[in-house]
Amino acid sequence: MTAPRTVSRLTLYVRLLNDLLAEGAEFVHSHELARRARVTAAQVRRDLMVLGAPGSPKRGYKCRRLLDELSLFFNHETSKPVALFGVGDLGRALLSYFKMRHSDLEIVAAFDIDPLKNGRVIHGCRCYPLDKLESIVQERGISVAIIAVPASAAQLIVDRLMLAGIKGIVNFAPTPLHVGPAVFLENLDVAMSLEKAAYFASKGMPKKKDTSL
Amino acid sequence: MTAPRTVSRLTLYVRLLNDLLAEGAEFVHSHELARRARVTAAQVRRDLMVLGAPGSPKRGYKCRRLLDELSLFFNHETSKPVALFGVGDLGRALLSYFKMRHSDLEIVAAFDIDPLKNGRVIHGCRCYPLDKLESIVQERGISVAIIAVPASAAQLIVDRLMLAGIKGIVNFAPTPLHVGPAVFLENLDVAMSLEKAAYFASKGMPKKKDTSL
DNA sequence: GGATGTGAAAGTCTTCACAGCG
DNA sequence: CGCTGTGAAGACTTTCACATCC
Repeated sequence: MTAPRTVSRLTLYVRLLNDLLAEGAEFVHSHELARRARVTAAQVRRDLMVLGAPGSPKRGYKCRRLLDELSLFFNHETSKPVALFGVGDLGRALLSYFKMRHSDLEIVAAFDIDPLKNGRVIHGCRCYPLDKLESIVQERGISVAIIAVPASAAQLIVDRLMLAGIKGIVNFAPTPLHVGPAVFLENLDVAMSLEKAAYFASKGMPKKKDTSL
Repeated sequence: MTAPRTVSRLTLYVRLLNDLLAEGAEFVHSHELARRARVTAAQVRRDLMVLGAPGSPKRGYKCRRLLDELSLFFNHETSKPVALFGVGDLGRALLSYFKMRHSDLEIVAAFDIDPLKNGRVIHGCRCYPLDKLESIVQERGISVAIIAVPASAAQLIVDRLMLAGIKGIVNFAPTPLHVGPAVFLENLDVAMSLEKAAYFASKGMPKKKDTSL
């Protein structure tokens, strides 16, 4: 099983490698990738080990080949439908962001409690009332959801999502969610991050300069 | 130096303890706090060690006392001005979110390249053009900034912020930022989190059910 | 010579387990 | 007894360092 941190960085390498290709680079050394990703070269080489893609001491890694291996690793090609819950400012920001990105991930349905949003199409994505949750998750084969509703509404939605068989959740609500053991949960708590930044801004840095990623 | 993960959880305990007080609880056991935070009781006790607040085997920890120690730890009381860069959907979401929250952190200035936003007040926060960056950061004594601009604009702003003496940055732009060694950087990369969730949703979970936080 | 690939070491973070107290 | 406080162990993660190859 590949380590979570490594998986995160691999998604970053995908972006950087696409940049490199666009710049016309055919090969890249671990040092160059490391410079762009703001990590060490050793880290890059360790991460790339899971791909099994060869690199030559002379030329480095072939960008195209790495991207192919990464496509396999992430099972790109098959697009993954995502559901969004909460179409406030944050929800709209996410819709427009993923609209732009060409990616295997696509937000195919948005849900909001506000009846005024029912049926509207925002950034190309249709809004549904919450009672359509189960039917749409099932029909569209959705296994990943984004929670962008107020904290008070989050757990109820998550409970329904779990019954509907969801497998991964990205949570923006500032509240700890309870999920079953087979569900992957990623919390993006803005208040927590800001407080942390403020704390280390006033006290000194935590040893090494790294964070999150 | 307190560990980053511990600092994150301590901010969470602040919220949970306020909930508990609001519910009329005077004392709380590590197990109850752990249940609400979705961590283990041992983790809670280990985290609380940095506060030096006593807990009694009989009653647990006194909520009021813990909050007082946490206030000291985070240097609450003194409010910390924060600058926001980028007033798109995401920026507006952040403004309305921090407007609501009663917190020591307050977004006191927003910056956007769009001249139409110049001078407007959004969710109680005034928008400025980017060329006011240095003067306002200095005048308001801002040491923490939020980057919510497109990836292409992020590094330039960060470079100027570092010259202006910024100490902490929360970055939403999907690009690795280069910061000096004395600057704390927290990356909240939505695309990365979603890709990670999708990956672990299709393969199985990474050993333990935890993530982020 | 300089880069890759990788055991082994060094950190960092979480959990265990148990002494000690109320 | 069950809970707190904490050394020690265990689990991740990153870095070191070096054999190996072009």
